[in-house]
Amino acid sequence: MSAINERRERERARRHQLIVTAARELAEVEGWEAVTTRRLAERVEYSQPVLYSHFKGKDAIVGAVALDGFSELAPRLRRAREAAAPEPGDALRAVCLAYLEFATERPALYQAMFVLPTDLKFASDETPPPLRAAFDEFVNCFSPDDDRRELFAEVTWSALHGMAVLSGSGRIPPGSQDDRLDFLVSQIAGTPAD
Amino acid sequence: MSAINERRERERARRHQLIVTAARELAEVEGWEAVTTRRLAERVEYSQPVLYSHFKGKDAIVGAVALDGFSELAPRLRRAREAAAPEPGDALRAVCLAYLEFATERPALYQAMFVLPTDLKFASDETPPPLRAAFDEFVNCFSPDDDRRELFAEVTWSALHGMAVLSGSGRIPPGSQDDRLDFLVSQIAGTPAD
DNA sequence: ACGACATTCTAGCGGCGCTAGACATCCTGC
DNA sequence: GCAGGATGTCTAGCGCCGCTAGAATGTCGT
Repeated sequence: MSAINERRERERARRHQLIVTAARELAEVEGWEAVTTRRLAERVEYSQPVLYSHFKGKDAIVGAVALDGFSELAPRLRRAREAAAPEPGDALRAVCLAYLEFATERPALYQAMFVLPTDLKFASDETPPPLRAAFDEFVNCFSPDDDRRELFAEVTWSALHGMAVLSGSGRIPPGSQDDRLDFLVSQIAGTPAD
Repeated sequence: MSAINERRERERARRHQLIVTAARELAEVEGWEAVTTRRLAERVEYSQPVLYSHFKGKDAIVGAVALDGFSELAPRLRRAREAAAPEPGDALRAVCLAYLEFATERPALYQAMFVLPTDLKFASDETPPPLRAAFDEFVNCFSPDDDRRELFAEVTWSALHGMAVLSGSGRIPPGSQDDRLDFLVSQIAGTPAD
């Protein structure tokens, strides 16, 4: 009774991850507009309704992929920050660079995390830990004494997101991203805001 | 022959604008996901295929609405900039504030301009004038002597766009937008980059 | 008045997210 | 060992989407 249900639970969790991975791969190869419930079902070799026994709807699948993405982004930012010298400017620069690299390397994943509508809760008590962890990497680039460091992190993140998404859609020239990054970091870290 | 065709042309242009306006209003009231070709056709009291005699597809309709948006945004930024004192910092602040106000006042229009996929050409030779004009308002906030002012404008715009879109989707708390704006402007205008 | 042309509509294609209800499979208690 | 009920899966289909072919309607120059 118990052992059987455990096995079932394992199989279920396995299939859950199978769906998420398939969705992510499909999105990364062909873009999110190609991720339909039919194609996804065919790819995991189950019929459509099983998707709905795991997820409330398509948005929830996108949300699960996004969560996967945060679990990848957070340690990546962390490693970048720790590898940098302890000068505050260097850490900030390293984290920002790692962020932009992530955005250009995994555009579909990035979209799921920051552009597409999902049911993920941001900036609240029920914010999933990986999500919080990624944001905290930005916060930790600023002095713990400064009680405005969350604000600084929000602005930094906003600027990076804007750069990522506007250059990704061709609204600003994708070439000069490095120059923009240099300027941004120098301005944010440059003057220790009044 | 000529007069008749002129009348036809006029009627056609009139109906073109009717479609664009209807799409915009529908989007502003119910969001873009409610803007379907069927509902739009019903609203302008024509059948679906006439939409396709004016626009190549739905993306082109969104693009036309976006262009409308730029024609509104550009003079708004311009007025804000000219109303501000000539000190560079003040102008930048005024333009940024006007931009964010536009984004929160007209979220659907803003989405069409900057988020949804359209067939508008940015940052190229065939960029429509209103689009270029809006961007130039940011450029003109910086000294004409500095040959990096385009770069500054791109970063400023990116940051604002990030703030607008992340707070609009609840990914950063929508409340502290003013504080973020203060910080951003002080950092960008504060130190005259290296 | 009428043939030629342009315009607009009806009807429908294939695909979407999602779900009801039939069907198979497996565990449990006798 | 087996009936019966719970569990899981599938087939089929609903209402909607963007888009288009071809019929029907109207309009114009001669």
